Amino acid sequence: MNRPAGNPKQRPTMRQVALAAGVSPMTVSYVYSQPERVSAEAAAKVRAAALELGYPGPHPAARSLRRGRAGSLGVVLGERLSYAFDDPQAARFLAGVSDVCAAEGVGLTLVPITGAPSDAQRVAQAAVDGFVVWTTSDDDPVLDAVTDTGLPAVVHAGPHGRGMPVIGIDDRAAAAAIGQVAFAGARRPLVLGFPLDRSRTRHLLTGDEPVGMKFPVTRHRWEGFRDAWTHAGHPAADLRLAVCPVNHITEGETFASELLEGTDPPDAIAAMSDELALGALRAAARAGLRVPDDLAVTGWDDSDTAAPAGLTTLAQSLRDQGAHCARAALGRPTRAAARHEWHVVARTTTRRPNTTGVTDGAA
Amino acid sequence: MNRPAGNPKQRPTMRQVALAAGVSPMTVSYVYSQPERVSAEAAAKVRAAALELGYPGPHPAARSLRRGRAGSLGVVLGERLSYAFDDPQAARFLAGVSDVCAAEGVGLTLVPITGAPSDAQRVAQAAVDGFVVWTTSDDDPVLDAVTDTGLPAVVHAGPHGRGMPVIGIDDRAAAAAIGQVAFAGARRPLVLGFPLDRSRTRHLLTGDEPVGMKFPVTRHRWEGFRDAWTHAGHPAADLRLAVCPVNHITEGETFASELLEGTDPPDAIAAMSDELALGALRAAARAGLRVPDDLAVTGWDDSDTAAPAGLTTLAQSLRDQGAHCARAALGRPTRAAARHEWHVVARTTTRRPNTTGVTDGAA
DNA sequence: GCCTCGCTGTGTATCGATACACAAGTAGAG
DNA sequence: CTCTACTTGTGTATCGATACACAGCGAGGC
Repeated sequence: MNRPAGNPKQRPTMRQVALAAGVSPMTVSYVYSQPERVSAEAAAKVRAAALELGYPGPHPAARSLRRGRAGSLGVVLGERLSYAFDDPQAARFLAGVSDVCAAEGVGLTLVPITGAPSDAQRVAQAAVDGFVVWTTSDDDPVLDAVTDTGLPAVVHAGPHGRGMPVIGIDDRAAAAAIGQVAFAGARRPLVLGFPLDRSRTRHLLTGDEPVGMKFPVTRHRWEGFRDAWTHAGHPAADLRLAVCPVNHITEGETFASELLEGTDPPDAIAAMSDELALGALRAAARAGLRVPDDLAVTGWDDSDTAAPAGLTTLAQSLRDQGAHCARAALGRPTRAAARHEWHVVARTTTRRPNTTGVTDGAA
Repeated sequence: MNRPAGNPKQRPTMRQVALAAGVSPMTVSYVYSQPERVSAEAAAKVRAAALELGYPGPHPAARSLRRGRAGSLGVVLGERLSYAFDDPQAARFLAGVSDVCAAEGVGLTLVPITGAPSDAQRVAQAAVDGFVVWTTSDDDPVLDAVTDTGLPAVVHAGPHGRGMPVIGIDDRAAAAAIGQVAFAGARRPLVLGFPLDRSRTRHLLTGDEPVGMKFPVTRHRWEGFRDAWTHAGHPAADLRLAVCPVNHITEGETFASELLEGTDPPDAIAAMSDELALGALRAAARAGLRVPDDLAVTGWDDSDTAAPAGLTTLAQSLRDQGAHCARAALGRPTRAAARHEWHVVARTTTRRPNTTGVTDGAA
């Protein structure tokens, strides 16, 4: 606004402001960092000079360098960056993270991940004070890049190991609980699930096949669903897992349709997300099946779309978990337990609603 | 991982790596910034030493300071930070921004806005190379804070002025176009709109009342809707504007219900968002009204929920606009026009669908 | 009247890295 | 054999700000 003519886009330095105000640079510095440290008179002179010169305040990089703090929290998503804004669950989680950032007055830096080897460099070069890593695969190289920075870091929902605290729910126990509801009275159950690894290929597996699952979330939920089925006295081989490469409603619809219209169609579908579950409901409607009589369906996350659809689902507060992760990554004390609560919300897409409508869990 | 015992959390410096590798610091610097500038032999020594010491690469703040670039793009949302993740339209826009950031290898820093005076400081202290400002009010003080940084900046959808380019659609023309569809055959039209200013108070106005609207988006759309009504030969006083403080479906439902159940109920509702429009549809269902016969409804943005609801709406690509804003704020050349395209998508909630189903606009 | 304390302003020494210019060594042209 | 051109390694001088220690000064206690 009031930048002096001659150097139109040049940002003035603190020294220049000091010179114009007739004080030392340190006084200017204190005006910005510890206003109570300087006299009102001196502060006024400095502020006037700053306004005159159009000084926007201390240079962020210089301040960061000298102070040793960046003033921002890094968030790493294992996927393309825009994923965060496409996936409503990731968005919820980020809302929790951003709540904390706003309260603490720190920025929120999303580290762009593309899948290329350069991702590690991006992590290393991020000007942040800590990292929150959104759930990813066991072998994701950015995890090493994060630990190598030496900055405080937390992982949401796994993988474990590498010395980083993991914050989330007990996915296996939760899956066992909702699996019990989903599979009640079923003879041919199906799990509609997330990818096994970062290759994101389509699969159809049975419960007795040993298979390497690199995504801990997928693995834990699958184990939980299998627990639910086998603990009811059924053979693991009867349980199938349909792996959807992408967490999207159409993906769930397509895969579910295929199976429902094939020989040996499922009569119960437990999905790892509400999106996939809603796809299954669409497929059921298309196939003319009655829900829950012909087909029981459960989702996961209790998103906004679940209630209107009457979807039985597993509720967890991703927003709280995001907030918790942020606080932890910023080194703030937190009283929350690493294992968050969850509960089964029984609605109308399953055969035997829990008597109370709710099954809870925590750790 | 391989950090030497003794200084467990201390990040090694480039000088230390140089010492360990038996080369000069400059050589180490070149290994990271211009690998082709050093011999393979020297590079190998440096990489080995870096691995040994657990050197994560150049310190971001130091690098930024010296190079004069931060390597990140700042995004300012006029609201609380978590707003971005609650509002699906903001999320779409951010997805476009993040696409560009990922492609350009720069981070995406969300500047936390709380409404407090300290917001200006946060903007000034953000370590970024440019700003994208999500549409806000004319008198939002963060706009001045952004211009004061002297960094390249663009505003999405207004306000104009302050020397920052504005990227978006012609809201007034677009509103006039969809208003024509919404109000066709109507006698008592209503606009369901956004807040007038940052105070976010509830209002009910008529088209002949002069009123100060601080949000340019609200103002332009309202003017466009009024154009549609008056150009059809009706008196402005017959058009009403119901101001919803928050862009949420329940907000639209509540206000619409109130009016539909009152005396002089509207027979056409043009909403400034799909969320508000869906609220109006719910209110209509509750009131037992037939859509579009008893009540025509239009939305804005063509969000994912619009098509299933058969909602006539105004489509624009916020994702493209976000990408465009990001490129502009990073100083990248762009061939896109500042005025983006829009079109009316006529579905079943309006009385006279456009013959082609589509009305286009750009500038 | 002296001494201690609190308030303010100011030098000094970095924080960690990189742009730039220069020097040394090597290779190829004539 | 000399000269130019290219490769590759190395000092030097910052980038802009702040932690820290110290100095000057008026006030208050005994």
